[in-house]
Amino acid sequence: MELKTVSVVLDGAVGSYDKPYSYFVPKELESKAKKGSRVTVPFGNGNIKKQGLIIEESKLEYCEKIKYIIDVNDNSPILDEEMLSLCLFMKERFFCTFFDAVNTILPAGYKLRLENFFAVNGEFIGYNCLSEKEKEIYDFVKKNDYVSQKKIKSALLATEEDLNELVKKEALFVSKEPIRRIGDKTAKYVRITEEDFDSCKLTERQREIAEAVRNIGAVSVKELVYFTGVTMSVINALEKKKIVEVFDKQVFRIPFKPKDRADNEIILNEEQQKAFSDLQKKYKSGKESVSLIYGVTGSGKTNVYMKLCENAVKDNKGVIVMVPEIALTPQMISLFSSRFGSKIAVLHSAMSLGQRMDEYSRLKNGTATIAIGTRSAVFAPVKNLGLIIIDEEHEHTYKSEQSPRYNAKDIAKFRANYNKCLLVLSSATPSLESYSYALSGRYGLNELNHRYNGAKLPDVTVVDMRNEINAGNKSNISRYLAQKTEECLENNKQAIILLNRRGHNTHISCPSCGYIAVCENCSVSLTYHSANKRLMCHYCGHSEPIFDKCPKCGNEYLSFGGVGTQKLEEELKLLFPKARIVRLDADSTLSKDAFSEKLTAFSNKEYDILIGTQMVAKGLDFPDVNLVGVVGADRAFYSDDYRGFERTFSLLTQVIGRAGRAGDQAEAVIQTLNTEDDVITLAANQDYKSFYNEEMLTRKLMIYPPFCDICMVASSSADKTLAQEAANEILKNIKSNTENEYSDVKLIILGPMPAAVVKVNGKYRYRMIIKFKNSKQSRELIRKSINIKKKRDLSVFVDINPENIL
DNA sequence: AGCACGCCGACT
DNA sequence: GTCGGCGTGCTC
Repeated sequence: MELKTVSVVLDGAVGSYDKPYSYFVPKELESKAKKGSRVTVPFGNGNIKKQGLIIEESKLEYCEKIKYIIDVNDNSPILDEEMLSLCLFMKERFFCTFFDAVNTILPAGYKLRLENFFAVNGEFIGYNCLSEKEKEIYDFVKKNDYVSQKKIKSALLATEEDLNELVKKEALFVSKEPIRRIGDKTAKYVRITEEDFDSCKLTERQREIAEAVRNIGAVSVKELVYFTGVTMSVINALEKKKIVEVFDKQVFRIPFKPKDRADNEIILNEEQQKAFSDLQKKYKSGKESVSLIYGVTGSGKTNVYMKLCENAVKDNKGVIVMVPEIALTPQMISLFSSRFGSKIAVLHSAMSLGQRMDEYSRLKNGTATIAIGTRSAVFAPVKNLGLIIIDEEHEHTYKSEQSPRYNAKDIAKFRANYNKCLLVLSSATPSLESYSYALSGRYGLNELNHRYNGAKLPDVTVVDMRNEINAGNKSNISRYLAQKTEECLENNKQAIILLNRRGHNTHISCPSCGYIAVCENCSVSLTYHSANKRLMCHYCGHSEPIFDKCPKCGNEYLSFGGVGTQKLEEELKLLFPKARIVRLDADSTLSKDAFSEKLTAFSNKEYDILIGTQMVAKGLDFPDVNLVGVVGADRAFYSDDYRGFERTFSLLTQVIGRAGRAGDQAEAVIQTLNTEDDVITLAANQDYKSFYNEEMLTRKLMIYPPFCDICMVASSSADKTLAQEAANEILKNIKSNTENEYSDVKLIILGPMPAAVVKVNGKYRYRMIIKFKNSKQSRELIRKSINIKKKRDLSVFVDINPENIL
């Protein structure tokens, strides 16, 4: 007899078990068991319940070996044909499991987790032999009938072992149920309720936290914990004493006032019009194409693709617009919502779960047709996809640094190909890879060489900081920059100062004994933060209070070297006491919306000077900014990576481009110890092409992308030798594989060697850099080679073209 | 991941 | 002899 059969891939299946398994479908589930729906199935000898996804429907003759599915968890398929093939693509490309891909595509609110539920065994007779604790649990379950593990744990402080013991004694039955994962992104915030706590009896830690909360205002619990190094227990204690309260905060409010509709036509200048016509032709062709818009900062690239969008909307086509940072979404949203109103849906990780699910379903049912968002927006379930736009395509944020280590550009290319549509990449400093593809004709290319509305690029002055030191200026702000800032303030204009290091001082040492403050979990030095008077590790988040004398020799004078944004802010405040200064870096933006609040305030001219790390350089459009200062321009920021030149050039070019966008002649001041470095001259002239030619020569000579692909194989373990041995074994495998089965795969292998920061969070990391041509065959070789014997506390991962080489 | 099977040493 | 530690192999 033939039965309905489904092929199911399983959640949590690793290695060679990440493949389809056949299951029969019971009669009553036949109509629900559709391709693309999630199911609960029994698996393995113990028939453990697992979550799976149906990828194929068929019919098979009955046989013993095949089990039946237990339930179908979705009323209608959650993934369509396109997304199912995308999952396969991701699995093959990014060395992840099929379900990793599924979970990446789905918005968090759709994710299901199997959780243990308990019920009492009515026939259980050994009640009197149970311990007090066990009796308590048993009674609780009996009273509540059918209750989740989570509930038992929180109500009774029961451990997993207690419950397992009871199941073993057959006092309880256990069963797994799929539940929606909730609350993982709802941010818990804490705020002060009793301002006047100075007389209260508090522990030292409690007082410290209470003061911090009083100073900062409302702060997310997660960030507070991160920032001060306390545990939840301190916050809980304060809540009990009614000094603070914990509340759920709406994580991200979209400034979604459906602005006055801009019905006016988008006026394009000649260059823009030319680019638009070319792209429009490609869009109309009904073929897959990728096209790059290279346009200098302030050339109005946005206008070009806004116009493209407008036409796509007229054709009833769907659009995805991607921006590199959450901070940039409000700007893009207000631009798009003024034109397309409620047709847009916003997707990014700082939104609440509910909001994201709403936006997701609005796209899925076709109410919204334009998806705007960060990296994950590339998976937006846009109907009838006709156009994908990646703004600031060179940004590293399009690459995921967690498994699956995908690059949104690759996903976008897949979708453009699947939907036979146009993908537009846009940047003032395109990645070398994109620009070289454009020159070779693999991508289309359109250039905008002039600023929009006749605005001029800023005049750039390079200041040699060695002269400042010789002249006795000990501050980090040169006399020239100080003078220009003064002028800028007098003219009621705004200034942006970039310093790509956060904290106060990045290097704390003892001049007497040579002691250096380093993290206890990581092999990096700690940064001093004046905001909380703590030493912090920027790798693992560890923090400790600053000591007043050397912990090693007791010397009272410590040396504070390496300036960060906090120190610079203090210096600026001293220099310009009247100026309103706002700092923007990962520390000042404790909550996500502080970020956009600060930017909005700056753009409303509530501040005069914006100082911050690289995040001040990105795609923001402030018409009144007339001065840009760069403190410590140095390509050594990125010295341990072959992209040092590219990144520094791009950062400097972008930040200089923030000035003078409204037409006034603006000014940029670059302070450096390295005036000879051409990266500064090139960026000062916004000379992308010379930069490109120069860097391509080096890349070709040294064999780096785009002349090859890079595959990083990393192993990590708390046991140093384990990580090292794993790396060596993988190297051995690769070598033997290239000698035998894969003799036509050409590889250049560097390493294995310790990562630049060998220890992070107590784990030692080793890496191997493989230069190769990324192809199906070479990936297969890597996949086979990393398949080493699994050991506990050893993790191995592969990252193709990683953005951060360890 | 988690369960069974099977081989070896330790203990009643 | 039997119990249990853990290395190995398999999961429709």
